[in-house]
Amino acid sequence: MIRFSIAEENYLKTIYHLQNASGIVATNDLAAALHTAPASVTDMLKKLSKKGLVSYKAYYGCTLTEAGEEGAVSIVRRHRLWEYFLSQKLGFSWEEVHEVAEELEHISNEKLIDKLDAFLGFPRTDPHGDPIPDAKGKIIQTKQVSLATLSEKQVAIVTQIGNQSPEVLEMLDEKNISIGSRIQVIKKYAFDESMEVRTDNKHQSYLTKELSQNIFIKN
Amino acid sequence: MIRFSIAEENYLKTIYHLQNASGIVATNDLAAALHTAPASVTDMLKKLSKKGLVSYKAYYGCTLTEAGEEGAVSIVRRHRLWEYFLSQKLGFSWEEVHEVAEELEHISNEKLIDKLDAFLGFPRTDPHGDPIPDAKGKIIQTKQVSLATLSEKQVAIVTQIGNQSPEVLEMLDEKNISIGSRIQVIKKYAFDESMEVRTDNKHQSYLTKELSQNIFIKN
DNA sequence: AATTATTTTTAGGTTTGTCTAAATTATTAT
DNA sequence: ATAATAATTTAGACAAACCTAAAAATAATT
Repeated sequence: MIRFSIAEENYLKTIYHLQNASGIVATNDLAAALHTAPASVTDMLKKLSKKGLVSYKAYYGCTLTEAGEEGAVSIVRRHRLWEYFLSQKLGFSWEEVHEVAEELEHISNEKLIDKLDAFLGFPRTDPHGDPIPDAKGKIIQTKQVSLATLSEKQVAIVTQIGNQSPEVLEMLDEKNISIGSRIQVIKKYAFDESMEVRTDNKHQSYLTKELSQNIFIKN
Repeated sequence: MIRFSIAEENYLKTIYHLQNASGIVATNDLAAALHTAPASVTDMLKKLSKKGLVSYKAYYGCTLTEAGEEGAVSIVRRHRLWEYFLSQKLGFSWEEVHEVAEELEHISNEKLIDKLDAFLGFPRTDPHGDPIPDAKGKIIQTKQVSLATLSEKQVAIVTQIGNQSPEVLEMLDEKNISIGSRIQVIKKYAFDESMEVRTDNKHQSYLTKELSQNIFIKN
């Protein structure tokens, strides 16, 4: 196992996410995501490129190499396992777990992570429903069906949240919706595709199309 | 709460331990403990001194100020809580916990540590028997009586290990001695103050004076 | 196609924490 | 008390990771 600096890990992880969302990663986008100056990103990309972790062409953008992706996946694994731990064992709310896991994810002791995995019972998803890569780096991503696709009367279980911004998480908390929640569509409005839904405890809420599209489900 | 860099935390923690062992801390001793050049230590001491964390006089040595000690205790608290977690929850052996805890201790999120403390049931000592400071920084140190002071037939419970070098821990493992072990002195040799002891499971071992002086007990 | 605007890179600088080599101060031994 | 030795500090440098401002390349607009 190669060891990375914290800065390198943050680059790898962020490139990984941006790349999964939209292919080749632009310097400016990376800079924005990392809250650093674009010039700093260029510096680091050259360095990561020399180490064989990203393939980088000036003025074009970058993508992860095999080695880079392997590193990134291992960081994602750590992050999501710690999120699960914080949520299930320490009782953190799902808005809080991300920030703390951002720190914990940089502890790279492999034995620690594998033992943590076992202690948690080899969970397959984190508190937001995102899949946790296994020790070999394999990720089982279930196909995403959004709540917005359901029609009236249909029932489903929430499995994942798309946009995990604090704003979205706060709203879902308010509406009593979390991973594992059972949701039934009560009424769907053709005009703006908004909907009225009922959760487990007879709690009823109104969801805009934007929100329901961010809630992924299984039947 | 003031936030420290990892380097600063390592200095504070190390000064704390050296100071507790032998008063004023010499630059060279600190350098040896931190595996850095003495010149680097001088630089850092000036910096910590300017921040009001250590009181430092050139060519003389340093000690922690109140603020410095407060910081150090909080790091020790984190370290020992993680050691307890690693040992009790993840099943690490007591030789292994220290190294991993060295990394985890630098995550300074206070809520994390307090929730971890609660999750673990507010343990009072780590796996080596060292006291865990509480959330307010209070440390309850029980007075240390070593196994070497016992005479034949006497029985005691192991509460703490003095020198926690891997060599000592390995020997204790071999002899089936850990925190909480019940030990009876079978024979004590006046010549070199070595002794024959029996542990819980009728396991019998021979301890040199050096070793028995490192094993602290309560009756 | 030429100009303007945007994105990205280069150039030069800063901070943190480290280093080595040389100079200085303190301690020990003669 | 003085010389030799050991401990410590100063001076000057270096790498990592960041920054700003200016230059260069690419993309968008007229």
